[in-house]
Amino acid sequence: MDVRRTTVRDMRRSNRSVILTSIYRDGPLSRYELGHQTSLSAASVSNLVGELLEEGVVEEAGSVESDGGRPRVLLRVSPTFGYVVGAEVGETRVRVELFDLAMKVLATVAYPIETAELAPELAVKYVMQGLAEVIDEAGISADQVLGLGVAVAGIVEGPADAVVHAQTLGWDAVPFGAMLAAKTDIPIQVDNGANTLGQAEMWFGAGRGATDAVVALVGSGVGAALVTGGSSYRGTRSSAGEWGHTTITYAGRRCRCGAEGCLEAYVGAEGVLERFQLANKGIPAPGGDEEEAFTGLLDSVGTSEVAAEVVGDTIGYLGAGFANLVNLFNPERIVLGGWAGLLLGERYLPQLRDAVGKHALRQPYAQVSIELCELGRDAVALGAATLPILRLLREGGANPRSAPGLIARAR
Amino acid sequence: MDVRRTTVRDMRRSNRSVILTSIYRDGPLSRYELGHQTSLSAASVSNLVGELLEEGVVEEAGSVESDGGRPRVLLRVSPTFGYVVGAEVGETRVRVELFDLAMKVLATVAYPIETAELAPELAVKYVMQGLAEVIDEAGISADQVLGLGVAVAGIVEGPADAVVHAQTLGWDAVPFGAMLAAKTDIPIQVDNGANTLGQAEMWFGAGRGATDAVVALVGSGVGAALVTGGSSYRGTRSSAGEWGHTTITYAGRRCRCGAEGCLEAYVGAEGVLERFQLANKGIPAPGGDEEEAFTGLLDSVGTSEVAAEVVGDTIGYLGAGFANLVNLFNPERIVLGGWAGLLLGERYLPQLRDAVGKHALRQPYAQVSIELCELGRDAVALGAATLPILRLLREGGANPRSAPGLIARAR
DNA sequence: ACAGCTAAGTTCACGATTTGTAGGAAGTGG
DNA sequence: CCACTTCCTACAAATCGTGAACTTAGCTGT
Repeated sequence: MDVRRTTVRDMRRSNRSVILTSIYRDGPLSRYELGHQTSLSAASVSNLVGELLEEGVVEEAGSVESDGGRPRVLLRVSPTFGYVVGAEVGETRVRVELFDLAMKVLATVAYPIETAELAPELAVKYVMQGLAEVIDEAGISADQVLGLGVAVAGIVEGPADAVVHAQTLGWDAVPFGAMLAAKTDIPIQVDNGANTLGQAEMWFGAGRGATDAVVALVGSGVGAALVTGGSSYRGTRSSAGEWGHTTITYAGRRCRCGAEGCLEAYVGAEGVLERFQLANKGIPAPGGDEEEAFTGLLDSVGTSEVAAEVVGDTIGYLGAGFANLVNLFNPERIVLGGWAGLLLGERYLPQLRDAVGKHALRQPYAQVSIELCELGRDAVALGAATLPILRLLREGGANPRSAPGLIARAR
Repeated sequence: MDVRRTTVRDMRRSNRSVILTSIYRDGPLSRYELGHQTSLSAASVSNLVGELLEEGVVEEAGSVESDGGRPRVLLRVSPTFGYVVGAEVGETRVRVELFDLAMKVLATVAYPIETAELAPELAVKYVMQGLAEVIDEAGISADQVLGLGVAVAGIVEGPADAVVHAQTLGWDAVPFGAMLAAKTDIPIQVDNGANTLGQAEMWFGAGRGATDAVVALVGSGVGAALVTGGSSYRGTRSSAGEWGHTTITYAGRRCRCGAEGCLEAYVGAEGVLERFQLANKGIPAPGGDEEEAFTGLLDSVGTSEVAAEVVGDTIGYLGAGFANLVNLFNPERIVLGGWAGLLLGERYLPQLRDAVGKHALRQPYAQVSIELCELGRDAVALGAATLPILRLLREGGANPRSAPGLIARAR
């Protein structure tokens, strides 16, 4: 249970946050509408908005007539009040993007990774170099960058030092956050890539409007981002959401994590292709890379009985995995993404929904809607960039650079 | 995202809540210690405590000397400020207990249920009758009862009208909360029995001190209470936690919920006994009722190879089920309870821990501790009685009966 | 017995904050 | 130019936490 006092300052920050969040989320709003939406008095809205206007976080955006009275002045978060940078550190590339506060991309750089494993120092170098380049390309000053969000393909422990464990990158307990923070003054936030993609979908994609949701990602591996009560759930040490390694068949197929019967071993693209090869007398699905082979497999369902069976089973397994989420979490929405998930979902969403219904309890199943991700895979960096924005909104628009005291006190 | 203003009154209520919660949770405390713990100024502590003292929620409890200075006056929540009633509506009985605020049992009544199904009207009658009886037996007035918490063996939808779906009772969409509220002025809170037992363990049992935990209950059926960030997680429509009906073996044993391969079908007492009978050439485990048979099965592990195998498998399945929780939630603690769970846990806790380790990812597994419930099954009613107490603490000690305005405004 | 000391608890003025109210501002219609 | 509607703001009142000064209560040593 939280034991934290509230002071009169917290109150003002909280109300600033409420106003700013409303403006950001619900587009241009007049002061009048703000009052209704936040249940703050008109006087307070006026006072708080005045402050936000003066600081430049919020700006006027035209006006709208009102049945013969004084027209309402619309307010919006000033897109150029500051900028945010999102970085994606993946197995095959490091991507860095710079956005304004309206989430318009102003600059992008990407560095392909040729080596099998990405040394942490090299990753730091790429991210910092990318940061400098996008700032330069966008023609802004570094002072205007409110924060840098970094998405990593691995478990990220605690927001404090952001220790990263990433099997696929060969990282074990790398203090990635601290390493980045040593190189720049810009506030850093590190998170798991699945979480940032989930965050992006929740804000701008198929998760809009939901407060309890799961974004399930199926690619070569399988993961999920849990959203509870409107914000992402991280567990004790922020490694929650390892849905891919939950047991779906006791003593089943061996998984690369070492355990047996993990969901990932059945519905991850790698696992599906292996299962196909097994059922197909050892002959693998044709195709240059995994993605090509997987697409080919799906396309051959009409002609190959083996393919049809394997894909049908995959939908069944995925449905059971979804049902587990439904029964455990009782979410209002599940969003399916990841490249393999999208390929499957585009073709078999109705079947998938049926499969979930077969495994889930009636009550929670009736309350969940199952949808597909609307944003592409590039949304990982977008989601990472929302981290500093979320902080800005939570803090009620205090510029973390010019008023570091507020942030420091916040956590 | 929450859009809710904060007023100066919310601030005071919040601070009252912080103080009261501290006093309740951390035993008798002096004003001085309270200041340190809540980071409130001494002046505010004095002010707030004065108010709480005057209202009678808090009382002085002796003093302790302090190295030659003025002794500290200890404060505690007055056990007799009010009373709370917890009721358990189960398949075999309706139990009603009355507690003071120190959670001392002052009166208990129980009504055995002979019929196969308990009609909702009858349940209401039993609960109300029990309420009247415990009040009478304890010799207090009905005005002094702060609230009535009711635990039901089924899914409880939303705290508003508390619609209950309970397969085992034969209830479908019964507005149980509204039915109870129609009969009394005492504030009513209805929740799932697994949740209330979990709540009891979190406050007074093996869950003390944890903020992210799961209380797993294994009896004839299987359920779980999820605790995230210190308070119980309920999902969109409060049916979260149906761990027993997550798939652990795809296309496996049929479960009574209609699906196949549910965890409950493997580790629930009923499922275990069925599995034994199947492995034992159709000969069931001896014993009058389920509990006797289950205990007998466990006791025969040393002599019967079949029993050893079935029980060993059970531990394996349970371990995988726990691992799923560990991977998905990253909790800091898992508490095993339920009568069958305790029987298993007393004998095989180390083996269970190993089984979890085999199925869980290294990181989250290293951060979780697996323990046994410390309270008996009667704790269901105890946990139900904590619901009104939790509300009292959240509201900062406003008596919901004498100052209904505060509660009404609170939600 | 009495002053001196120490630590706990209280009082009070102050600044920060929201709110209701009254009034000003910015349009439309006649 | 005036009435009217609607949106926005200035001002006094009320509430609350805080810091500093002050009071209270027990102990210690002489």
